[in-house]
Amino acid sequence: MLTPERHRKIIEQLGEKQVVTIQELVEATSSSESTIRRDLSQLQKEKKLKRVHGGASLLHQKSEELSVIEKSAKNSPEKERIAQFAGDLVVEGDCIYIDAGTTTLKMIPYLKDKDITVVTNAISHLDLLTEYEIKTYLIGGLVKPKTKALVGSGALNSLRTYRFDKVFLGINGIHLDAGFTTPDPEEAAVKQLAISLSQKTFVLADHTKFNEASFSKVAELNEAIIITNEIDEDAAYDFQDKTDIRVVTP
Amino acid sequence: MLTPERHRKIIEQLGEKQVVTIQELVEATSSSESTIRRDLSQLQKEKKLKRVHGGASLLHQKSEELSVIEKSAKNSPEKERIAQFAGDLVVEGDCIYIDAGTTTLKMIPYLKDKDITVVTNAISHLDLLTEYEIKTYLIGGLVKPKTKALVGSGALNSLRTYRFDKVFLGINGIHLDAGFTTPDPEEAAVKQLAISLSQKTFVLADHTKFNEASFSKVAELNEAIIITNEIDEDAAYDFQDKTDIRVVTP
DNA sequence: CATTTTTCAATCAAAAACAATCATAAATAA
DNA sequence: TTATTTATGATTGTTTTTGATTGAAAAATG
Repeated sequence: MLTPERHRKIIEQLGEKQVVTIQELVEATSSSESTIRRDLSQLQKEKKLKRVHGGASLLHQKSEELSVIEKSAKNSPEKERIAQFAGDLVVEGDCIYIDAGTTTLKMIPYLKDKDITVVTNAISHLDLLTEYEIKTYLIGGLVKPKTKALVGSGALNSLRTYRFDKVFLGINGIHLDAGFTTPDPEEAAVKQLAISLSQKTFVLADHTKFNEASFSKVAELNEAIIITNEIDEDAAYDFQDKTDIRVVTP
Repeated sequence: MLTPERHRKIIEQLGEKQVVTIQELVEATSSSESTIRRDLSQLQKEKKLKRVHGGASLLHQKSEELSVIEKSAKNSPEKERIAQFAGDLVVEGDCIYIDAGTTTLKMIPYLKDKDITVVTNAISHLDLLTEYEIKTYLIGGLVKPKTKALVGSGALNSLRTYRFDKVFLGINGIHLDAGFTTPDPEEAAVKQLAISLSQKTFVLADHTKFNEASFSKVAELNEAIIITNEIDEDAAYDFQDKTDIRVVTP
């Protein structure tokens, strides 16, 4: 049997079974153990598989791929600092809700090694959460195709069964009159309910969100503490009586 | 045999078999090894094929560019056929539950363009489901880190709010006495409840699952219809009165 | 934890496949 | 026709691949 054919067969078997023994491959290709070993070495060098004692296994792109996940979130040092600040607020034993969103996603690395329970409506957060071995509950509901967030009455009912020490929300607009707002009414409803189930609510928002308003109201300004990266003096003055703002200094 | 005819034959054989040995070509064209070598060198220069030690291979060795998502699942033609059969059972307007598992995952492409509603406990299914624009509800619950499936009381409560026309389950063991079984009690509970919420239940299981039993019982044999790829005569005889088996013929 | 078994990498000789060369046979041109 | 080119097949020495063997390393076992 020719080399490329053997290689193809090896990869194929791996695809079916996740792991294969050398013996299986010897039989499948009717070649010697030595040859298979050489094949495996070569395929490993080509990153097609991973050799393990006794055979080979599919390489599950884990840590490598995960860094991609982290990176895929819009990368900005401002959001990173906000996320870190928020993450550091979480203490041992907390039950927290983490909303869908890029900034909230970036909190997760800062939760590492804390013994906490996380509830979320963000499917996209799960890879990181499980990677860091954080006990995670997902609420149920309709999967919103674009953002992969859970919404709808199912989500609300599911969410209602939990209580939180802290809730961390992303938000699109922070406005003196309109309060906290976000474009999608369905998501707004979920955020609203989360707030009502928590002792404390934190809104993670960079400075571009101030004095903006979108379609659906989530809450009044005084219902949450805002974590942001900077705020100009005028805005600081305007908002100071209405809400509580923590500015993350670099 | 004339040169162009030989070349045509070589390309033809390659198209059929992905790889050919020089010996095969020598026989097929009844020309000498030297000639074939020259042919291969030339065809390689013309980018018609790739020479390999012992023969030649197709340039685009069909490494099957499945969407990355599909690729990650265990690949086997048997499971594929089972999945297709199951997928074809779903009709317009159905509300179905799709269990976590590799075979059930492979059903999804066969649901394309059907106007249906899917409920699942499998986070890993969501990428494909949303890709095919299928209306999808996820049940809530604890995220089981290893399999990324949703389990626990939250999952059960969430699941209980739905009713299904058809339920499709993966299962680990099908046994005359033990019934349908699976290793994890938490997952078993979810499957159990799903069955009770549905008009019809289908179990997707290849032939290796017969006469196996795992830790947790999911249901009696008569509670579901089994879709499998093959079954030996003894097993067919044993099971025939106890349950309904559909064998997918290739 | 010592012993046994399995698996591994390294080595080597045999086999297979290779490129290069050459002489012959066929095709083409003079 | 003869000369010349071209394709072919056989031959040669070289390179690559292969499978068996070995002692070392790693798992499994008691």
